[in-house]
Amino acid sequence: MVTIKDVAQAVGVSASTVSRALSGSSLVNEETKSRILEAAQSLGYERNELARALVKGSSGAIGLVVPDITNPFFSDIARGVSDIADRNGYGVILSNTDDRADRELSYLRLMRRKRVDGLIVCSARLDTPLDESLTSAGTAFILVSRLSIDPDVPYVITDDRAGSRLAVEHLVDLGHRRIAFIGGPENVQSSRDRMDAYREVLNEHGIESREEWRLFAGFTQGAGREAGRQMLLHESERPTAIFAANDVTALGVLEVAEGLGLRVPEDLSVVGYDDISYASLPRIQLTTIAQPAIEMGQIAAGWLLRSLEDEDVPPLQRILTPRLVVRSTTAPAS
Amino acid sequence: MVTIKDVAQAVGVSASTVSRALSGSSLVNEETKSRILEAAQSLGYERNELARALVKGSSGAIGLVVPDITNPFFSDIARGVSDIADRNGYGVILSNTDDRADRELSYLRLMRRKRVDGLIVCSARLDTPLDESLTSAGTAFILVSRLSIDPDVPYVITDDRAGSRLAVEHLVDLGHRRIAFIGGPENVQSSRDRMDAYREVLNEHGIESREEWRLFAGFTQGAGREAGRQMLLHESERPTAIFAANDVTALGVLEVAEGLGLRVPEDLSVVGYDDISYASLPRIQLTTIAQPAIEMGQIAAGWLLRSLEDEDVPPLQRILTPRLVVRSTTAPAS
DNA sequence: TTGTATGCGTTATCAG
DNA sequence: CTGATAACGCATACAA
Repeated sequence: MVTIKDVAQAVGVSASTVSRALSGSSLVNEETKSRILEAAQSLGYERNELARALVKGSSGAIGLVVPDITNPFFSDIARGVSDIADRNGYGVILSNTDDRADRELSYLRLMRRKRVDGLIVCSARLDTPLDESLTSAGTAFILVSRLSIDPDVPYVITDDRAGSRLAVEHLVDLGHRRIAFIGGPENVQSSRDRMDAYREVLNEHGIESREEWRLFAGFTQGAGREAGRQMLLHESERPTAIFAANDVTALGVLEVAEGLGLRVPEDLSVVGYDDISYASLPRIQLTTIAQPAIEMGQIAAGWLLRSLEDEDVPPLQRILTPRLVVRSTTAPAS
Repeated sequence: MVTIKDVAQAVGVSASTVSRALSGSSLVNEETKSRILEAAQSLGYERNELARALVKGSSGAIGLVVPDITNPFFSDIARGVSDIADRNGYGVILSNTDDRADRELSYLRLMRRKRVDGLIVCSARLDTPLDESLTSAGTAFILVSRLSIDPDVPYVITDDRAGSRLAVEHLVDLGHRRIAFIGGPENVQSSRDRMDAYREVLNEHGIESREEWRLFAGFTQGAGREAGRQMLLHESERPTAIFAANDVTALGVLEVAEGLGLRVPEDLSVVGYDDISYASLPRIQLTTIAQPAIEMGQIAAGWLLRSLEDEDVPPLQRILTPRLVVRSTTAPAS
């Protein structure tokens, strides 16, 4: 690899002058500057960001921690983050935790060892010392779509309680009384909030909230199938509507429902959450609660980068408003 | 940040001893080693990988270049890559090119400046000096699901011609004679291969290959809608089957078809490519050509990492066999 | 077994 | 405007 020294030698100046020229310093003779640039070009010089990072104390990279990049909601967030990061010359280091505390911790440590300038975390859990491990580390960070116990951390979320209420009220409005809820992981704040709001709405309407119709499962399609099967198996005990904490999960429910010969929405109404792009396909037409995932990624990355440049940007705590999108998987209770 | 020196001072040894102890060198007294480890622990020492990278000449990161992480095919690949990389302590730096040559080039340069140890590229184009920019750089790399002009580069692909043949022959077997093809970007090898094989099969069966039924579009849902609309608009000139170069595109086709009041598969058969997880949803049931995306990512990452450790692993040129998955979007021509 | 000195490629400080 | 020189944090060759 050709270094700054090689360029210096080629041009016949000192390394410092080359460094200055290359970083566009104004205090360097225009003519020598152009000679340096030219030489750098023809020698194929590429600045070693590692060395630069070492002395500048900033790596020019941010870490992105998601449960599973395969989930469209998170790949959308990743896309948003990546767009902003790229535009500002930052690299994005990706890692998947599968919502496992141990992996989350170990990746966070890896990121810190790599001296990422900032962290975007979409997989914060409640039962894990994430907060301390983040906050104490002195690395800038922001949570996306997750909350932590600590109320002071920056985040970008949508109002999960409001979103959940929207979904359940929609179902109630349609005349459903046997409404089930399949949540994500229990140790995730958004899961709990959606669960709480679900129970709250049922309560407000004097609707019985049966324990078998209330499950913390997970954010995967498999979890949806599993939980869905469990709830739909016994005909007499079957709910007429299922609210799944996540579109992917809802798709799993759709799958078992279909397998059990149930028609959606005639026999079963299904509501999802996220409004991933596949939810709007004509064949799917999933009623769901929309979250602007790409935008959330952009907002988070935007704030993070700004707070890296600027010492004193106030911590961002942005709560976006979710939106009910009624499509064809919900219908009046029969 | 606490450095190796701080630990050294705390324990009362030299920095080099700490360095040795921390990297598990055997030539250091067991007792001092444990004292060092303990001190490092309690001081919250985290090795600065940047500094380490600088001296070792290896950053412990690999770059992953995809057209769009939002496309399930690529997020699957990313997942496979990430799994292997993480397991080996490597970081994954992600970037999205949207299949644009300029972005591809600039990200590749960014990666090189960041001194990634290796590169996994899923967005190689034919009309761009990527190959040179890669090969000449001396950074190890491997192409996934893309080919380049240079026959000697390492890659993991599936046999695109074979896959395309599978799809078109399936359609022909069903009695279709008016078969259209919507390809990906024209400057991508896999696009061309699929197009070629499509024409080849039609030829072999003496089926007319109309120009209006042959389009290079793109790998996005929007491209599918656009191209699909164009082909389906005029009733008299309508194909009875469309083979889309990609599931996402096929979903777009499904969307316009539905919008135009066409029933699939009664009025129109549709075949996709990739077998993304949403293709198997009961509501979708897309007939498609399966590629093992996660596995491809794993294979590529596995080889890349091996070739980083080991100087002389032979270049991998792995061609996986695609598989026809018949579901419900194809039916005999009426 | 440990310490000293040196270098990885940059940037920054301080003279000139 | 330019050039030494000293860091940045770590690893290692060489001494001790």
